[in-house]
Amino acid sequence: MTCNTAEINRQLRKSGYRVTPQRQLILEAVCQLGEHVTPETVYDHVHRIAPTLSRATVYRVLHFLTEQRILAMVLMAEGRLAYEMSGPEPHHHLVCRTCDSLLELPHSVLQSFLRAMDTQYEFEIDVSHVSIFGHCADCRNSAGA
Amino acid sequence: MTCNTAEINRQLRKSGYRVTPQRQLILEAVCQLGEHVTPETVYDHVHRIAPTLSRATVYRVLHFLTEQRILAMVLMAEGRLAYEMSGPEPHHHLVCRTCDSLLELPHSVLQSFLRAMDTQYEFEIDVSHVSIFGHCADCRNSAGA
DNA sequence: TATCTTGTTGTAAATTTTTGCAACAGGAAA
DNA sequence: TTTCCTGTTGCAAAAATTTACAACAAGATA
Repeated sequence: MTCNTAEINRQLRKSGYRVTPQRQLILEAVCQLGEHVTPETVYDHVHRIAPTLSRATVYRVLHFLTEQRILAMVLMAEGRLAYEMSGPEPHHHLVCRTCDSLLELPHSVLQSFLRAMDTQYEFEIDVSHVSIFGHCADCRNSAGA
Repeated sequence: MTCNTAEINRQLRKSGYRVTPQRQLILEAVCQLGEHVTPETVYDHVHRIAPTLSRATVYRVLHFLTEQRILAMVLMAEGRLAYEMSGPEPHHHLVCRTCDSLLELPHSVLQSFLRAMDTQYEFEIDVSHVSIFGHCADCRNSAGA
């Protein structure tokens, strides 16, 4: 995932928000750490670079960047939260409740469903990320469920 | 939602688990409190009846009853967790990220999508409850998004 | 009913996440 | 470059959630 800092900074300033070193560090961290990074992972990473950067700020910035649609919130098993860059091409996860594994679900698979929700329910699904819970093939077989 | 205690107790004992007063109280609480009850709400309720019942037990029992498919975990806005009885007729929620409101989504609407996931991805979606996040009609209009 | 096995609970501490508030610092404007 | 407004941060405390462990108790068995 590319992390177009210049463009993002412009967007933030335009909306009246500020570009701080903390926000830049945290954004970079999520960008580098990959697909579903937890607040604690982010904290560990940035704290090594900026020891005074606090946990509270990590939580606040992750939340803030999610509101700005720059990050996307990812729901993992058991309701645990993670974050990742909100790319232009959204993708989604099938989350196995048994083994916690994530299966990628292409956006196209959801398209018709999204459209139906929009027209029938006037509900605009937040496609930056959708998580659906269940049980993957491996766990279904081994559990004999 | 009916709370068939006798049947549930039988099921638990059959699986080698125990039926304790704490579990019964917590289950009754969720049953009475309705559709998306938080751990704190449950604690407040049962603590009035059994003051020694601890928060830890509330969390453990909610988690346990969810594993047993007696309760269903409901994901609210911002990743907050709630629980409700896992009825024989599952229903689902469209969760508005802006105003936190819940819109009921009949199970039938999901049917074809579920079947497609099952056959194409060998992934069995946990239909006890599905939460999908987005923005409801009211918020879409007022926000002018 | 008494006994025994082991699943459960309460307590307290650890962890994780949120929040109030005073000090700080972006960045627009002069 | 200096000033000023107000958005942000760090700190510390509060709140929410999880975990280790010893004491307890459900319920099967005799």
